[in-house]
Amino acid sequence: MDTKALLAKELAGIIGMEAQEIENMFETPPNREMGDIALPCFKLARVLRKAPPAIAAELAQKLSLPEAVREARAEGGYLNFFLDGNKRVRTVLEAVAAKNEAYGSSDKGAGKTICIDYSSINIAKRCHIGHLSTTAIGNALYKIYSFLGYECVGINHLGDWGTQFGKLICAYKLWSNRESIEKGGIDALVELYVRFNNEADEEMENQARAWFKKIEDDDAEAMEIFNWFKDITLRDVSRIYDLLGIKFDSYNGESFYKDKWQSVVAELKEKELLVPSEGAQVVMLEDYNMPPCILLKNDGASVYATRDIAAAMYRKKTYDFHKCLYVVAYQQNLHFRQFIKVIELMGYDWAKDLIHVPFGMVSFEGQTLSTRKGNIVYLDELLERAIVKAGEIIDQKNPELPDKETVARQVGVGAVLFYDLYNSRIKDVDFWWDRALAFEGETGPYVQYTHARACSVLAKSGVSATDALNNADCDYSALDNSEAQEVIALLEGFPQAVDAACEKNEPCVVLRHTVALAQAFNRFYFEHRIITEDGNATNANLKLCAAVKTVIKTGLSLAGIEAPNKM
RNA sequence: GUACCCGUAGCGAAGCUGGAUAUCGCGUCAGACUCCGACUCUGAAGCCCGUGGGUUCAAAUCCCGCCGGGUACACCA
Repeated sequence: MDTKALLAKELAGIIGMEAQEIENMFETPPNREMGDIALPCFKLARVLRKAPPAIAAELAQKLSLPEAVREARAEGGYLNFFLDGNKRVRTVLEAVAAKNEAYGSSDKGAGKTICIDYSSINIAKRCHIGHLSTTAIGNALYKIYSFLGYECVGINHLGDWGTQFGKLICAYKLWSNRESIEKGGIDALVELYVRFNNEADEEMENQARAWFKKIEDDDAEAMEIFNWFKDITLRDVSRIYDLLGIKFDSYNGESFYKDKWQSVVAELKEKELLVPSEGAQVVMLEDYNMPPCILLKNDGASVYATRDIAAAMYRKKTYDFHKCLYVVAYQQNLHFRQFIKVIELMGYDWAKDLIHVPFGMVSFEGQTLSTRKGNIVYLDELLERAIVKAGEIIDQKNPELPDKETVARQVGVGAVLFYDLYNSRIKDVDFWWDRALAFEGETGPYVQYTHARACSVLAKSGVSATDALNNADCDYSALDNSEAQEVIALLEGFPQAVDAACEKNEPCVVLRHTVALAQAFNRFYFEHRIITEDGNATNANLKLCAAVKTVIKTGLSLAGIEAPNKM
């Protein structure tokens, strides 16, 4: 039983309430001088029919304190507890040592599968900064859920369906050839599509429709070209995924469901949910304060809601997910509410496990993203510039660093991922180069630097992080100072931060906790010598240092950011 | 028009399942490297938490109105 639970049990006995109820009332005081744990007594006033300050004072007197609690002090309506620093230090550091890089992980997700639909790129289009959030957030959630014991399935739900692919093949047949596409790659495809839209006449539009029909009908030639275009796109984007260290478990996109949505439509008809309206087939949702969900166009073709329902059913059947997350921008809020409601109306209770994880829009220096106006930054360009900048700083500050290219990549990519993940998902982001490439303050490189510095101290001492963590000869009184205690409190809170990030589907919770840990460690570092004359005090300091290094590395890794030992 | 989201120091944000003097970074100003990595650290100035009501012992946080910004709303995805 941990300290809070012990305290709660003790208090519950005196007050005459459930221990769990008391435990839920505990808070952390706004600052350390006020204590480590606080019990606000205001709610108790009604039950005990006394003024809160009197209750706090009385409890402080009657309470017999658990071993790990040094003092209980009544302050106003609060009862504040001060933990025994040495015992707390020992408990926390031993907890980190016991799990090492798995500290903060758990098995709460054991046996449960989470599908995560993210990144979901479009075929024959280049990735730009508008695709960064879905990719970064989805990847971070994948890592966080995995860390908590869930089985994750990363799904890149490719945008590979629609008449534009008929247009693309038509344009290719008219104006291009295999060689120049192989050579020009994705840019050549984009160019063809733009040209088609500028120049196409009635005849060409008809041809395009015919080509799309051939894709629908699995025509050999059409499928060969279509799949080839897909390969080119995936080959191009794989450079970005490689840089980010991202892999997917499935690339089943929209076209995968071209022969699977028909049964959904049949089922909707059978359940009398589908009704004709203005030529289309829709499910009416006015009872739920939503416009109708269109499932078949007036020409009988499917729309994306149809395919999304088919995909959800396929995923449920294939993976039997505990939850299925969709990391998609908030513009699609209504769409998700609609098709999830339709699945619910079909009678599937697992509709509640389909969770839209929305995020905000990206603009570029105050302007809407627009290829035409040039208000666009491509993802590969962004990553490249970040890596180049990191390389320049290394050349300037640490020219002797071994394996500079790798470190430049880790730092550059880390800066970009951090920039995207540090704030709440839902906020719109206005992209500015100098912000995305900032390396000081609350940034990825700052946290990475702190990690490298901790590594450096350990290297200097000649002890590995693991040995430092497991060293039993520690004089913990060396850590009896406010800077070290602050670090300890943050190490202690790390598992809860990971858990909260998972519950809220908010990677920024872990990242912010990790930044706070780095800041606290830097303050400790400046106020106190780590390596001193006193061997056992040094061992305690090094143990703290190793714990910080380990937890920072974990925190960054959950955001998909690497932590080099030197930079 | 309807629905949803956002509005916290000059700028970018955290805090939003209500609790003690509202926190962090950038920028500004003043400091700290013979010493374990200055991509660092210390200090100062700067917020009536968009606004008006309400609920409560207690509101940045919950409810209602208004203002400002954004997104979506039938056969694109």
